[in-house]
Amino acid sequence: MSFIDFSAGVFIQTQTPPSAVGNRLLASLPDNELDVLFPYLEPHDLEFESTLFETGQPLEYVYFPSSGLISLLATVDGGSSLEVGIIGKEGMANASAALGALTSPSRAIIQGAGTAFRLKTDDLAAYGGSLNRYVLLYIHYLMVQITQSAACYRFHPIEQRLARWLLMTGDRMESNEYRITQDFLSHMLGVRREGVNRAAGELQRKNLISFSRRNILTIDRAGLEATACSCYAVIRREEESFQDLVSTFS
Amino acid sequence: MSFIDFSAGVFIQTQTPPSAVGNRLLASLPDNELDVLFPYLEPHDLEFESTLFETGQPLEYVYFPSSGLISLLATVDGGSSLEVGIIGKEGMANASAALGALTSPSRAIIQGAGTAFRLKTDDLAAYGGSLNRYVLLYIHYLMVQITQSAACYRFHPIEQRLARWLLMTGDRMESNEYRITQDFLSHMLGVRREGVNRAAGELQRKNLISFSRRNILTIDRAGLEATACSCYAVIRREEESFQDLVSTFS
DNA sequence: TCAACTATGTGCGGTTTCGCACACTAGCCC
DNA sequence: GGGCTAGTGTGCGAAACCGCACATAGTTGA
Repeated sequence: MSFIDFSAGVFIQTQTPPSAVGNRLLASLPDNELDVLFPYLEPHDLEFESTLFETGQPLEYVYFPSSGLISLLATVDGGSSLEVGIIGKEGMANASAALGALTSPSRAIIQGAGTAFRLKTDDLAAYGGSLNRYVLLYIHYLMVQITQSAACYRFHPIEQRLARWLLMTGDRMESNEYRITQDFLSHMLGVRREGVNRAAGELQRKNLISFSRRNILTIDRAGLEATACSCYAVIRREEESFQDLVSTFS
Repeated sequence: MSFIDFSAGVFIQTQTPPSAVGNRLLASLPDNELDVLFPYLEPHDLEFESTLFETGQPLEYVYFPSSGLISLLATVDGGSSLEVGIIGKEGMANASAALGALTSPSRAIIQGAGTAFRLKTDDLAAYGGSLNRYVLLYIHYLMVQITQSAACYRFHPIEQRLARWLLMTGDRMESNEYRITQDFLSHMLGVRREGVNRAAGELQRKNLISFSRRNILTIDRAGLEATACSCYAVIRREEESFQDLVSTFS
């Protein structure tokens, strides 16, 4: 889907945006505000395993996913990487632009294919409105995610972290099956591929998941929640209060 | 120093705030803005090893340290803790209030005694002005700190993390000697006391520091920088660009 | 269909850190 | 000044994870 197609097919023709914009931040906007913003939103494909932006790169666009999954990665020593945040349709990427920052604090890669609307950071700054309030609330939620991740990586074993990752990904993808290699996953969890293999083997032995080449299937969600560390619940709770605040305002 | 004393002694009498407010965010404000804000600022002692606020606690005040040091801690499983951010006079605590959040994302403790001005979150929200822009920029910088910490705790050994901690603390305290127990430090670095002891012993063996009961002295700052992980440089660089942005606006 | 490549499964020794135990010492208080 | 306590120093086995090596299995394409 390109910007021209979309614009001609939906926006220009009807003069109203599609009633269901997949992204929840955008969908929470009052209709009149969304009308104003809509001409500046540009559809953008999220291609699996591609890089959306790099750490330290100038903030050019912010991205509002309608579907798919974006991972925020911290990298050190030019190699090792670690997922510090997961962004689905409840949020946005490059939110730091709303803080007046000039460069991105982390790397972002597409961890689940989908589509997003993107918006030039200048347009976001110029726009203001209710969106700005949502974006700031979202940044707070993201900080909780990152903070919790820091502690999680320090204190919790791989198996618990994997369980948490599967749950958080499942929540956002609304699916219990993912196509992903263990090698890719190892860069998310900040461990070696072999570590992922052993942890996944352990979860399978407990009949919580089932996995094969490029594929992981969640079998027992409740069991996974019991196995995952408390970080999942903490982040989940914070997300709910974020959603509550957003709906209060809209 | 209490609010009444200070107000009577300095503000009411002279009708101008002291020329040198220690906190750099406040000091960067244009004079006329600081005049407006000043009556709402309340001096507050930062007492060593006391808790400033807890994770999840309602945001009541924001704190602008003039001296001393505040540590932001992530805690899990009701015990293990980990420093994810250090706040000195360059910044503020409970900055999430500026995002519209209702509760604090982390625990804050006083890691170096000093004084701060505090401001009711409602007053901050009502005030706006240039301060708001500084605060948002600071939050971005804090996110970089937390993100980098997450990766650092995952990938770097205790000795490097300790070196980084000594450097970051030294920058903010503007001193090369700290009074702190190894036990206290172990909660900052997310390790056991014994781990701190061994790492410190190693740094001492290399003639970078010298330590004794409740005391650590930095001997060779350049050597420490060489020993510390790259996370120190990353955070340092981000702080500089934060300072640049703030001074651009003021 | 066979080779080449991608991805997974597993063994094993090494390193870091943990967890526990315990000895030692500086400083405080009675 | 003699005990008490907080803080420090150190040894040792266990656990988690790394790093490397290599075998196996699924997938692709000439």
